[in-house]
Amino acid sequence: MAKKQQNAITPMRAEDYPEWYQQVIKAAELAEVSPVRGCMVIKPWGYSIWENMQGVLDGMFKETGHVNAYFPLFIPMSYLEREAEHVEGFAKECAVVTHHRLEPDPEGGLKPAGELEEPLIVRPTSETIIGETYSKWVQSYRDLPILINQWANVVRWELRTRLFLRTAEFLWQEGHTVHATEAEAVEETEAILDLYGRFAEEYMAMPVVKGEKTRDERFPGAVNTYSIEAMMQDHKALQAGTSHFLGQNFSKACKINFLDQEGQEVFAWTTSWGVSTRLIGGLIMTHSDDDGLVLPPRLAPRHVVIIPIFRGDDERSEVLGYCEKLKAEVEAREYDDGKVRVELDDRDIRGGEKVWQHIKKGVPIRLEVGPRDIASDSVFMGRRDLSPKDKSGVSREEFITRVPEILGEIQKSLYDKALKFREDRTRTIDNLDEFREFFSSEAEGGFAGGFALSHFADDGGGEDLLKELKVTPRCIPVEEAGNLGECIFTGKPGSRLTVFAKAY
RNA sequence: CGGGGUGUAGCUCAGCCUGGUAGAGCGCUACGUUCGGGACGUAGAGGUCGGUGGUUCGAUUCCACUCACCCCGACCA
Repeated sequence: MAKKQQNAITPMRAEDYPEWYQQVIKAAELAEVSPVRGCMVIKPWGYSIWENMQGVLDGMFKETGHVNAYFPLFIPMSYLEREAEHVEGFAKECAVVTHHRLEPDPEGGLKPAGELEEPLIVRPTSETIIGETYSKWVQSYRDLPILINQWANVVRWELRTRLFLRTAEFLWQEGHTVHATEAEAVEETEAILDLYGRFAEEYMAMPVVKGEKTRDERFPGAVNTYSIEAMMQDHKALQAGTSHFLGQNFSKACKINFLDQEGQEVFAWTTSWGVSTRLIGGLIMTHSDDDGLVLPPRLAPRHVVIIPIFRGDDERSEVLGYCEKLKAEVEAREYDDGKVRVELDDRDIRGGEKVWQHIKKGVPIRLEVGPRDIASDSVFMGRRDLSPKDKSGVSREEFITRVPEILGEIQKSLYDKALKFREDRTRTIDNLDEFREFFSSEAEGGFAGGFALSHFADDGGGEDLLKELKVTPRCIPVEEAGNLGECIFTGKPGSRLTVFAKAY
């Protein structure tokens, strides 16, 4: 018998973080690389997580007055050209469709034929095609606001890709709203930022810093971009969602104008905002450990897995019968405005192997149920937020009563742990020596840095040092809006407190 | 788009230097023994060695070309 593995994932985080990340995805069966360069296959377990995210976000959008619609995958190239900064931002990574037909070629294969008069691009984002549509819909101030979201796939031809974090095609939602006044559009932008923050913290159990992007980090064509930034376990920042105030840039480019109450022809104010399957990458790197994925209960496809333990046919029918009944009893309980999601894993494989599979997939609660438990009318419970060794017997009745509470505890413990992790690695830094030191010296696990809070003028300065350290300004936290001081790079007074970090 | 590398079983790879048409581990199938921390044994299935062309009696092996993918840079939700 080979020696026992200490943990499920090789390598461990501290040994090789990027490789650990890949292995967690593989072990949890979340996704795999596809034959198409830069694209991924999202497997059922990974897709279920996305579906749960969609369900919650979709509900939140609708509660705030938004509705869903769908716009085309293809955008005429000329549309993209309308907004200069927008073109510049996306031109380098667009997939272009130039033909609409295939013909046999001399070698027995196929070749494109039927060249299009105007090339179509596969949407990298939909501001222009939606703006074009909105220009027809908006005639009067009475047509506003328009509050529309779409769930879609987009393509950005990335050269370096990583599952969930950056792929050539990804799934997301993009909200596009039109407002009569600037104030209303700004309010929308901020409300969505807030919504994303609540989703990240309350559902993903992933603490985020909500803030405004610096000049160079803004969305191409936006007047102002806001983002939520989360700290991953390698101390790097992940931009997990963005909300853009587009001013009148796109309404002018797409001619979204209307007659206001004074009968004046004016341009509308627009916003756009999105989160993508990248959130799954954030989820993985926030909670997972050296035994694989750890899922917050509110987004877990399964809350409880029951693993029957038996040998022989006699025990089999007895144990399975007990488990079926247990499953029904647990499913009758409510958690988070829904049923507790229970799986009875009666597959014909060994118990130990089975238990580890569920650990690697991040199921919050595992119940091992064998003859010994049945005799005492109890279950043997393991929680994913605790060590795999840390299992304990609980009476069946007590477990059934407490399931929702336990799930709530796990949700909270994951958030608290992640928040403490971030706070322990966030420092307010006022001088350059300390700034350099913070991002150069290796802390525990071989990871340098974290979040540095420094005043920053955001009008030039510090480029060389930032490049050397591979650090970027992540955002200007909304909560620190009034915190002004001298720019760490230029000494300019009245500079805003800004989060700096290495970023994904 | 620059620099480096790799293509052999479902996966990870050995074999190639010193040509004689294929191997290991994992996985998969069957049976048996097992079974509350990731099992073991036995028997099997599975490959036109990335593609094309050349050298040769003979190419996975040598040569040329080509395609694909990976890694490091520049760029990025």
